[in-house]
Amino acid sequence: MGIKERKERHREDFKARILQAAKKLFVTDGYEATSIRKIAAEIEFSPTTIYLYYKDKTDIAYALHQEGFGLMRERFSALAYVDDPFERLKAMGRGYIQFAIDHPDFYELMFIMKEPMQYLQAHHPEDEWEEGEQVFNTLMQTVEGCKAHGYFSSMPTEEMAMLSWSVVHGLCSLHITSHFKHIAEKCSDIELVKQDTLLESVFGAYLQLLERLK
Amino acid sequence: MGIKERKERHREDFKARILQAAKKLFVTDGYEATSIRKIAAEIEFSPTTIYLYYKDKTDIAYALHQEGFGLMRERFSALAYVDDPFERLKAMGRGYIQFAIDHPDFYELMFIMKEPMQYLQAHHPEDEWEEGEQVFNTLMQTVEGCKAHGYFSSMPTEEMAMLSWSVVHGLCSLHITSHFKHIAEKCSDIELVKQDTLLESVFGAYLQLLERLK
DNA sequence: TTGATTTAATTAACGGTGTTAAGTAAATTT
DNA sequence: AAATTTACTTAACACCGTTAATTAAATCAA
Repeated sequence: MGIKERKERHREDFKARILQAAKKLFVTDGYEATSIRKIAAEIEFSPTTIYLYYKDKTDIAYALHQEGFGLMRERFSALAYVDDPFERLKAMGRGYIQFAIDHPDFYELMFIMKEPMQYLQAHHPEDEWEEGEQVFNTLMQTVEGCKAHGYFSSMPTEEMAMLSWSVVHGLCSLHITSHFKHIAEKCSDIELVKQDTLLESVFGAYLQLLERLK
Repeated sequence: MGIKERKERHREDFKARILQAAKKLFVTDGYEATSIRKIAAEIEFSPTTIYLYYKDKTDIAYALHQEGFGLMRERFSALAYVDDPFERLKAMGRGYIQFAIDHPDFYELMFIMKEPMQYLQAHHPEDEWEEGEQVFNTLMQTVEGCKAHGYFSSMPTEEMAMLSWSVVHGLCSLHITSHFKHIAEKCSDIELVKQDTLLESVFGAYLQLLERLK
């Protein structure tokens, strides 16, 4: 009964084709402008065909969100070879920030928009958010390693992990939503150059805090 | 020539009525569900009338965003009487977090969504983001005060202000977008109770860091 | 192999959205 | 009293996500 398998394979191929088209539109025009109709036109099928493969638009949003985590994992995989945990924490932060700068639309989908999480909640309530947990667990381990090396000892691991995540996410999201841009213009009258290295330098300040109370 | 003034006053009244209707819908149904047509129905006028008073929907978004900053200022005004700058910094952070919890939809409009900033950029490129700068300046002054009292001295004021903002914003936005919810469930297996006090406790960890290197 | 049935894709349609152009009635000015 | 400006409406454009009904193709059973 290899026919069922062939169909299943074809189905997966088709889902991938739809996702590829969605990704293309999404990267160039953003999520809002990526309509079901446009995706359908891209793969030269009728709009309703999409619904035979994806439940609704949030389903596609979640698939793209996963795609984004794939990209992120690619970058983070290199960090496994950084032995010193505090160096690894630094590198993770910088990598996270650089990812947000390089792929702002993916970052938005992964950490700012509600749709993907809503999809998870609505259609797979018992399932975990695998992508997020994977990254967060890596962070937790690194924090644990830092503590073993005498950094911020006596601080709860989980809280330090969440704090570190919040720092970089706060920076990245305020950057992407262009909130920083509108206050940086007026306030940092002295160092206008900083604009593009602003995220790095504020994250640097956080690292200094951590370093000082070793 | 009091007639011109009367008209101007009427116009302002009308704008306020539209905004009130928009606010009502926005608070109950959220931004996406607040359509121009529904706002029009609420005030019993034709949809196109709205456009005689607001340029487009992002204009209304920005007006609501300002409305939100009004609410925030209300809360923050009490903090002016906290003399000790580090206590004030603590209180500001807690107030900010509590605001995000109490008014998640407003918080979203003020700090997460792109629309209001886009409106500012598109229609008033030379104007400043007054609301944001006001709050940020208060923060800068408080940070300056902390430094004068020996806290995180030798750290640049601007960077410390941005870091502090990033910490609380990171926490609040990951909370509102329900990203925390999906990792907290599995990871904090020990302390499930924390869920609602999670933001407070992570912010507490940040404060501890600051306190330790006084 | 032929007829029945499942599968895959389509067309048509529903009920919305933001926004603009054209038209109308009332208020104001000349 | 006529001309003009103002305030507002109706009609329409070009979209959107999604569902129901329908047709064409592939598969299965006899």
